[in-house]
Amino acid sequence: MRVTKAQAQANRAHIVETASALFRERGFDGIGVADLMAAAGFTHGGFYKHFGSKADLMAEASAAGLSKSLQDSTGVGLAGFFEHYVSREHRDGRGAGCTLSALCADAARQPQEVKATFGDGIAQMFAVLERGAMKLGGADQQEARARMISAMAKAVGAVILSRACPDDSPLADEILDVCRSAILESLAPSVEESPAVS
Amino acid sequence: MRVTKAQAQANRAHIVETASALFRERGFDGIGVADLMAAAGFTHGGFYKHFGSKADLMAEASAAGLSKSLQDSTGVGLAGFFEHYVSREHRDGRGAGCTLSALCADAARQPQEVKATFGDGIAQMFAVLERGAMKLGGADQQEARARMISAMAKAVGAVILSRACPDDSPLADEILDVCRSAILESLAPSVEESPAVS
DNA sequence: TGTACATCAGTGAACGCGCGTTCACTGATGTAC
DNA sequence: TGTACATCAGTGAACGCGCGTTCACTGATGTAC
Repeated sequence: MRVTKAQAQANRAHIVETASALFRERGFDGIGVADLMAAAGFTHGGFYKHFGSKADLMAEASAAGLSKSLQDSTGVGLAGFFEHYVSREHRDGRGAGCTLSALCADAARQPQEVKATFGDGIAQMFAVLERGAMKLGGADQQEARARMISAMAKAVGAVILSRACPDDSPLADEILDVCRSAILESLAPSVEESPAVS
Repeated sequence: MRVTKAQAQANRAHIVETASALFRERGFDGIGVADLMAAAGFTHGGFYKHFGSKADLMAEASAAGLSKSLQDSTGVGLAGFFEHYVSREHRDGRGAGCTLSALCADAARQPQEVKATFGDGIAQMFAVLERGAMKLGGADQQEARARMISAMAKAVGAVILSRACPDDSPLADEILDVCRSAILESLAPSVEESPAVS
């Protein structure tokens, strides 16, 4: 049952992609190698033809997920990005959502290799946001960076706190609404923050 | 080897307390019943004399941890609370730290019973902060609540993101420093936020 | 281009281990008289 | 108060299960001539 080199490569990529989504949905410990391979359409035996261990796949799937999250964040503008990030859809759609909010708490307990991947992902995310903030004008780079780190922390915190609340909890929605408003307001400080014109 | 009723009750409380800290340090799946009981000074067999299942202990230890985090948050003032919350000590001391930042991401994947416990803990935390914010004066209750939800989300997000970075990563410290400054500034808006007096 | 052989992606049974849980047992505590 | 018995917190061996990992095998692909 050997398979074309190209096919094998495609299969491998498909396993990584499937794992990335399933890890986001259920956590690193929430899905096993056998279930993972089954979800990708294979049996578990072939796993070690592609990866040295489950931990290796965890690192690779994290990197792929973080990279994808980065791509999703470009081209929609800062407001659009945060509007979606701090939304019910994102909170309820972990598999399709941001790897940071889904797995960074898990990452904290993983080996340094995985943590390094997350550190890089966070750094790149900040860099992209920083660039977006500079386009809004008015602030120097250091302030833009600080604003974006601050906004991203609030966004991640809001999504994680909201997810910890029971389903259909009003509090879960309140957290998202309050934080989304606060972040969007902070993106247009010159318009919103001034005490008053009159 | 029977034990006094009072002793048994004390032992049970000690197990809950030990579990609370160990769950915070290693996550719900990161520590087993046998290790848990050993850490508390017992053998694993007696576990089910106190608890129906590991899941039951998870719920009880979460409630105890959230309650303790609440107590720690009172009496130090808002600035003191956030200053410690978004600190290196808190980031690096998960066992002694806040249950929310340590376990709320895990809680999201737990049964509704555990999520309900976390929802209540979050609600109570907001209520305590809201009361603290009202004492600062100047804002109506709704705005005070919104400010505190926003600040708490940022604090939790900062700690979790910082923990996901590799040890000794400059980025991990930068996240904490930036978010701590932003939160503390937001606590004294009338002083800091006005464009200028001159 | 054909042919013979080596390679190796994928299969499915099996292994060892750690986990949550159960159970027979112990002996000090609690209780009934 | 003292005595006899029941209770039950704690012990440690054992169970079953799921997990990550290994391995012999298959057969289509890749390669050498």
